[in-house]
Amino acid sequence: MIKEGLRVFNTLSGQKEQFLPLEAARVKMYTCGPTTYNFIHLGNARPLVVFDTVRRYLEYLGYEVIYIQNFTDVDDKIIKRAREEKMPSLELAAKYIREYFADADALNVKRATVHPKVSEHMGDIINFVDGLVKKGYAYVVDGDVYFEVNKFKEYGKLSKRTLDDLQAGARVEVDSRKRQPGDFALWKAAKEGEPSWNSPWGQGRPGWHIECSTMSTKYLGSSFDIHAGGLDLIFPHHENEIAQSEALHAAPMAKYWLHNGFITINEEKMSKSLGNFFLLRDILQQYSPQVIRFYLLSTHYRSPLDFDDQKLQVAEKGLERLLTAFRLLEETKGKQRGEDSLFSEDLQGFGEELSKIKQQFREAMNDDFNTALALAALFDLARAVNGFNTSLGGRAAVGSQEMLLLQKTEEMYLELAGILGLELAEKNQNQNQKEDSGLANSLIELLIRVRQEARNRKDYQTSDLIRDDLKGLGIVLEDTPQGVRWRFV
RNA sequence: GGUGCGGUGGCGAAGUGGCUAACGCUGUGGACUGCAAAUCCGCCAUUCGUCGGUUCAAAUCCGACCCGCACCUCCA
Repeated sequence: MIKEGLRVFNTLSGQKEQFLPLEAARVKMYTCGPTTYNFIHLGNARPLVVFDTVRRYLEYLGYEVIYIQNFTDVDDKIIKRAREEKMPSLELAAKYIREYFADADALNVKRATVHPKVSEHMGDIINFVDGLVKKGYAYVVDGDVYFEVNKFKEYGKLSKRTLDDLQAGARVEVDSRKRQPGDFALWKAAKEGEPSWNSPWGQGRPGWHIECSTMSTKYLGSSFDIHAGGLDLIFPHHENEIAQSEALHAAPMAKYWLHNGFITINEEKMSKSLGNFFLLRDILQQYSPQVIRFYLLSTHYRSPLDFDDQKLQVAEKGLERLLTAFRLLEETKGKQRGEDSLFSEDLQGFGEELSKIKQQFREAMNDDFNTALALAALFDLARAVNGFNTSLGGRAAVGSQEMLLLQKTEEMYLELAGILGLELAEKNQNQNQKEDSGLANSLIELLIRVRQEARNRKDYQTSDLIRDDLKGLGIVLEDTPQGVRWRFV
């Protein structure tokens, strides 16, 4: 069973551990989703793509994955923004949830099993807070409810900090109504003009951390397998979630805590507060979603990933190489059937190479989702495929043994790329249907025939003019022994 | 101040005790081509931040130092 080889880095233990879910065949996973007051930026896109890839790999291994990702649609920043735009805050949040899906879908991020929203879980949240109050972990002051950090003895176990450490470096002003500086709000009393809900403590709204504890409990239970999010969520967000959930349930919240590293710009974190962020949709004006996905997966998810235009260009070229290999594979597969032309040792050698590559891919992913290495395996596959194609050479026909192997290669190629969420086939279809105008295609074919005439006359000035000008229009011609190959770029 | 992460070729990036330090981009030599493009076959780090130490053997372990980043406040 390949399932057994998977190892993941757990922030809780600070090391890689063998992955063993609570249930043998099912993985329950929770990822902290966005606060929806703006379009998502590239930094937000990283965990989306990374953890979507984690999910895909788990599914590939045969697990049923229950994947929950929340939307924070009740929040200070949403309220502020809504005020500026003079619209109800929930309406604003709903708008950006729609926009979120537009971006996530473009990146080929699978929809979660459930995308719960804070605004739709007030009753659950209030019950959760109430439970903490009743158990003595929380106290009420003037309509606010605070979690008393001192009561939870394991506080700090995720971020590996003690309360003393935290207090020593405290940069936040201490609210004198709190018993401890580290105490955090579970419920906040309503302020003038803010959306609020009725609760046992008066009108108010939830604190930030409580939503994830509540919703993960609701959809995944007291204990689940994976909790994921950005590195910056370790403290205080996830630390506080642990405190809330484990205080209430007296059970470990999540078995594995996964955190992705940041996107940086000039070595500095890309963030909304620094203002150095790039909206995903602005980048999508220039690069295909596949390129962005490729770029995001080209570095291990826990490492920082620096962003600049050149890196996307490199990603574009790399992806292009994978796509070209796939395209050539398809082309060869479309050839006529004939006699096998390769020696059986060659066929066998290629078959063995395929197995080896698949093995490498799995080992890479098994090692804490090493997508950079997995991509390297795909490049090896591309080279192998191209080599095989070359060895089939200019033959017009392909034998049945060879065809079988090509078929197998194609399946494997699609399967492995699919784990990374890269859709080789779809992109290919787009290329030839981009204009989806029969007229354009006919005109191009016509120009190609004219060019061939010129070439036959050795009028290379004319033929090169046609090729160069078409290139300027985004149409690439390639001369091959079998004739002209063309495509849109 | 506390806590954590990282420094590998021109660039990006794997590798964490032992075969020739993956893979991609760039550059470059060759094959193919009328020329290209694509593809294929080569080449491009005696060296892994610095200095010590452990070991038969270290980029990989240990110590010190230098540098960069992040968290401790909303942030993926």
